[in-house]
Formats: sequence, structure tokens, C-alpha cells
Amino acid sequence: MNSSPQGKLGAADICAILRREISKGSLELHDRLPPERQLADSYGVARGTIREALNRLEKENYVEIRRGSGTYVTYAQNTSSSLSIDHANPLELMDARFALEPHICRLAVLHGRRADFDKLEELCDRMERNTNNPAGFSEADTEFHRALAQATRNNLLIWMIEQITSVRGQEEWTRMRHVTLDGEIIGQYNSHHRSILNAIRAREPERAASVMKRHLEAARLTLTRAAET
Amino acid sequence: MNSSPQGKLGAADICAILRREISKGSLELHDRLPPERQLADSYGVARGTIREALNRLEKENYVEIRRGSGTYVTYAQNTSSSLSIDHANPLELMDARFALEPHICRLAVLHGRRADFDKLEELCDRMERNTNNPAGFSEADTEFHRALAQATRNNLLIWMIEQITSVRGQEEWTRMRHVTLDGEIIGQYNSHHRSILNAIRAREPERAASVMKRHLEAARLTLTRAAET
DNA sequence: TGGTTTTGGTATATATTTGGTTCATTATAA
DNA sequence: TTATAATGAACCAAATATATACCAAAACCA
Repeated sequence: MNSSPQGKLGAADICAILRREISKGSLELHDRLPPERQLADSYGVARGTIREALNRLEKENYVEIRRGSGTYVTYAQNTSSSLSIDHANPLELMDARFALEPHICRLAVLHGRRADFDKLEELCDRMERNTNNPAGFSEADTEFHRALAQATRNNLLIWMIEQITSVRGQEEWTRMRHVTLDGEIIGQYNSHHRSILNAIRAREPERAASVMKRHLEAARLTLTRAAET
Repeated sequence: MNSSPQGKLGAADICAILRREISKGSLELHDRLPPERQLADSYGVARGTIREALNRLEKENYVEIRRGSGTYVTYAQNTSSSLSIDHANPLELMDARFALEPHICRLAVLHGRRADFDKLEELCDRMERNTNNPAGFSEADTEFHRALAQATRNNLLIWMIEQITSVRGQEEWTRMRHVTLDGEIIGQYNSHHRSILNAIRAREPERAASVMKRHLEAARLTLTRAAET
């Protein structure tokens, strides 16, 4: 319907054609498109029209135009979650947690209810009982951070934390963790978790956030240490 | 063709037909509709009827009519993303941005490269040129925040911002925005964006983050004001 | 290395396309 | 009847398309 049967093609039509070629995969990432003059010829339009279309696609991040070289596909056909998220490395993951979790603490203070805090308390207990059992601790720890997100009552944030905890790289991460997770470090983490919970119960958002930051810094440290091994 | 032979079509019918074409996906985002005269011809109605229908669709944010150019689809049919993210309300969304974007500013300082900053600069220019054009500003604004995420070189964060903006792009959000986006507010936002970029260029992560916080506070204010209307 | 070719970038003048507007007329329903 | 909607035609203004020529960066090749 869109492409008029007899009508001439315009920049918008060229755009639509190429966009679909890329989305469908006939043009893959890093492929080079034919030269502008050749495209113009094969679609029966002026070169200016092609240029207009390519410039629009560049704005949409479908292609990258390189003077003297050519036009290249930059669009990762993906669009859906898995691709970019699964390849996240542990350090990227830590940065994302640095962004999310301190603020989650603040929001937990504002929106959390008794039941949420009780659940956090229960998880703290569980972690402390597992001071000498890295696997058990790790599981409870993950639950703790998830419960923290749930205390915000913000579905978007809950969902993001779930995504983070379900990343494949996380497996690698937890494995690394087990290498360094001895009783001392677990004890340290436990005290962090308690402090966070106390700050939240005391309705002190900034203190909760800053303890969380300290906690993440410690976690990052053990992570980089493990990576050096 | 697809109409009942006896009943004549009115503007409301044309409206419904096109709306369905867009929802169904045969007309995708950024596609250009056939010219009014051609639509009139193919549906067997007068051009005025088509114009009436298109104007209504524009009010519903399904299309954008550009004089001298054509009529373009602006409605993004939701492809993937899980359920919870689609039902996120604007305030949840703001909280998520409050968590992510200030820290993204910090990371942009640490990991961003010249090309990233130049792109941000270009987008600032574009926004300033659109001070009196809410639609144009809005588009550049979204691009700005996406480019900021890209400057972090953190795929996880980039992906999260994409998810957020894909929610933003839809439904009520943009409608609410257009209500409150006047020249004054756009001017204010532009100055925020400049400050953020300057702080990043000056390699001052904390200043960048705090300006971003102020920016988001301002944005939340206009949002709640719009909600009260 | 250095010259040649290819490729995108820019400029200009002209013609065409496209939405915006108006108005007199016709058709239909309340 | 009146009020509303659709029609069809003409004209306007903005944006786009065409055709051509030349420039500059990158790639290529002897």
C-alpha cells in the first residue's frame, strides 16, 4: 500500500525499503551498502534522494556514513533484550548496580512497608546463618537485593533488578565470587546488609544509599581481585 | 476495494482503516503514507475527507503531517519488552531515570570519548534550534539521553535506557509532554543539557550527576503539574 | 611512495510533488 | 426546513526531486 504501484519513489520509500532489508537480515551488521550513485541508478531516482534517505537512516542509527569509504550497517537486528544484555561482563554489571541500588535504597525508605522490611530482616538472618557456606549465602544475598527492589513498589525497577540477576554473565560472576567468598568477607557483607536494613527502618534514605555504595565498592573490590587471579 | 460497495466512506471510516493498518503493522514507524490525492483516489472519496481523517489521526499521535513532504507514521507498535515495563506509569519511569541517569553521567565522564561528546554537542545544538518546536525538541531530547548512555560504553546501561525510552515514546507520556512543553520550559531544559555536557567535558563527574538530578527534578515537576490538569 | 580511482560532501538552478486553504455546490440526516 | 458532511476545483506555499558539476577524504594500485 505504502509504495505506490506506478508512482515514483521518494526518500521516504527508499528509507522504508532499506530499513526493512536491515530488519529482515538481508543486510547484516557491518555490511557495506552499494555506493550512492549505484543505489540511485538501481532505484531509478536521483542521487540526492538516496542521500536524503541515507541521512535519515543515519539519524535513526541504522547506518553509518563514512566519507570516501561507504555506508555501513550499524543496526543490531536484535532490538530485543537478550543480545546486549547477555554479553554484559561483570564490571558492566557492577556499574549498573552502582546506578540502581543506592537509589533503590532511597525509594525503599519512601515506599516500603512493614512486610517488605520483615522479609529483608529474614534474609539477613539467613545470610548470617550461612557465614561459612558461600553457596547458601550467595543465594540469600541475591534474594536480599531482589527484595530490596520489591520494597520500592516500582515495577520498572523490580524488573530491571530481575534482569540483572538473571544475566548469564552473572553465573561467571557468582563463580568468581565463590573463589573469594571466605568467612571474613561474608561477615563484612552481612554487616553491610544489616546497616542498610537499619537505615531503611530508621527512614534515613541518604544513609541507606551511602551504605549501599560502600557495600558495592567492597563487592567490586573482591570482584577485581578475583579477576586478577 | 475493501469497502462495502453500497455504503460511502466517511472521514471516520478512513480514520479507522488507517488506524488498523498501523496497529496491524503493515504501516510501520517512519513510513510515509501515500499522498492525500492518491489516498482519496484509492478509497473513492474526496481529498477533504482524507484530510479530515489524517488530521484526526495526527491528534491521536498516530501520524505526523508535514507540509510539502507527506504524512508519516509516528506510532511505534510495541514489539517486545515484557509486560511490567509497558504498564509502567510516568512516575515509576521518572524514579527509574532518577536512579540511572545521574550515575550514567558519572560513567560518561569516565568512559566517554571525544566522538561521544561531539554527538552530545550536536544534539544540544539541535535542541536549541527547536526551542519553539516541541515535537522536534522532544525527539532530540530522547536522542540526547540515549547518546549519554552510549557514552558510558556500558551495554547494560545502554539497553536499560533504550527500554525506558521505548516506553516513553508511547501513549500518554508524549501527550502529557506536549501539554507542558512551552518555549520557557524548553529553554530551561536546554540550559540543563548544556550544563551537563560542560560538566562532562570538564571531567567533573559529580557536578554532571548533580546537574542531571536537578534536570530530572524539573522534569518531574512539569510532569506532576501536567497530571493535575 | 605517489598518482589514480572510488566514494561521500556540497552547491545550484529548475521542475515536481505535496500539504494548506478557500469556496461554491451537492448530499444526507435531524 | 436547517445543520452537517462531503465534493470537486482552483490556487498557494513549503518541501522535495532532478540534473550537473566540482570538491575532499579514503581506498587502491603500480
